[in-house]
Amino acid sequence: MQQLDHTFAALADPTRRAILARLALGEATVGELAEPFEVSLPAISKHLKVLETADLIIREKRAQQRVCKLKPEALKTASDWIEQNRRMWEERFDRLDAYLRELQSKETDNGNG
Amino acid sequence: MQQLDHTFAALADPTRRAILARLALGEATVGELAEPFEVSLPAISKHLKVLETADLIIREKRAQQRVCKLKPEALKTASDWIEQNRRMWEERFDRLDAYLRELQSKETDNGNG
DNA sequence: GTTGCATTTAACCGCTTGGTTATTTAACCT
DNA sequence: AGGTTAAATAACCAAGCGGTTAAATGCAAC
Repeated sequence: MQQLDHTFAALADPTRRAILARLALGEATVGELAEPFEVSLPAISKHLKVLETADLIIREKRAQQRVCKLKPEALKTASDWIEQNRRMWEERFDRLDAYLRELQSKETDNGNG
Repeated sequence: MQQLDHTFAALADPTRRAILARLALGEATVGELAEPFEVSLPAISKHLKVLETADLIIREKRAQQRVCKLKPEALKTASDWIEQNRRMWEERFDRLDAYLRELQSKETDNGNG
C-alpha cells in the first residue's frame, strides 16, 4: 500500500515526529513549528509537505499564515498495519514456543534433559 | 529515538514489508525470501541488512544458508510510539470537539444558529 | 500601490538509497 | 584439493532526501 510507504517514511524522521508531537498540543503556524528547531524555514516547509503528502497533517490558509493541524487517519492506517502484523508475529512465536516445549518434553521423556 | 528512525524507515519500503509478512509465516532462507520478487539477490540481501539494523529480524548461519527470523521487539517500539501518539491526538480532537460544541451552543443561545 | 510579513519555490549540494553486475567469501560434498 | 551452492561484498549508477541561500508569492495594512 502506497499510503503506508508515505506514512512510515514520514514518521522515520525525528524532526517530523517532533512536529507531530507539537501539533498534538494544538494547531500551529509554520513559524511557530519552526521556532524550536535549528534549521531554516524552507527545511521545515519541506517537512510539512512530507507530512501533508502522508496525510498526517493538513495546512489551511489564515491571513498570511498557514495553520497546521493533525489529521489522525493516516496514523490509524499505520497503527493498524503494525498491530495486525504484531499479532501475526506473536501467534507465530507462540506456535514456535509450543513446539519447542513439546520437543523439550519429548527429550525429557528420553532422558536427554 | 534513533531506534524509531530505523524501524519506521525499514517499514517504509513495500519489499521489506512483504519480506516481514513472509517471515510471519515462518523462518526462511535468503533465497526463499528473494524468490517471489523480481529483483536480484544482492538487492534482497541489502533489504535484509536494513531489517536487521532496525532490529526487526535476525539472521543466523545454518550450513551454507542464512536463515532469517522475525524479532518482534522493534515492532513493539514502533507500535508503542504510534499508539501513544494516537491517544494524544484523539484526546486533542476530543477537546477540540467539546470546545466546538460549546461554541455552537453559545451561538445558538445568541440566536446565531 | 508599495511596504512588510509569512511562507513557498527554485536551484543547488552532499549523502543515502535501491538497484545493478561482477567478484569474493563460506560451507558443503566428493 | 576442487567443484558447487548460498550469500555477502565491491563498485558503480540514477534518483531521492535533507539541508542551504536566494528569489518569488500571497496577503494585509498603511
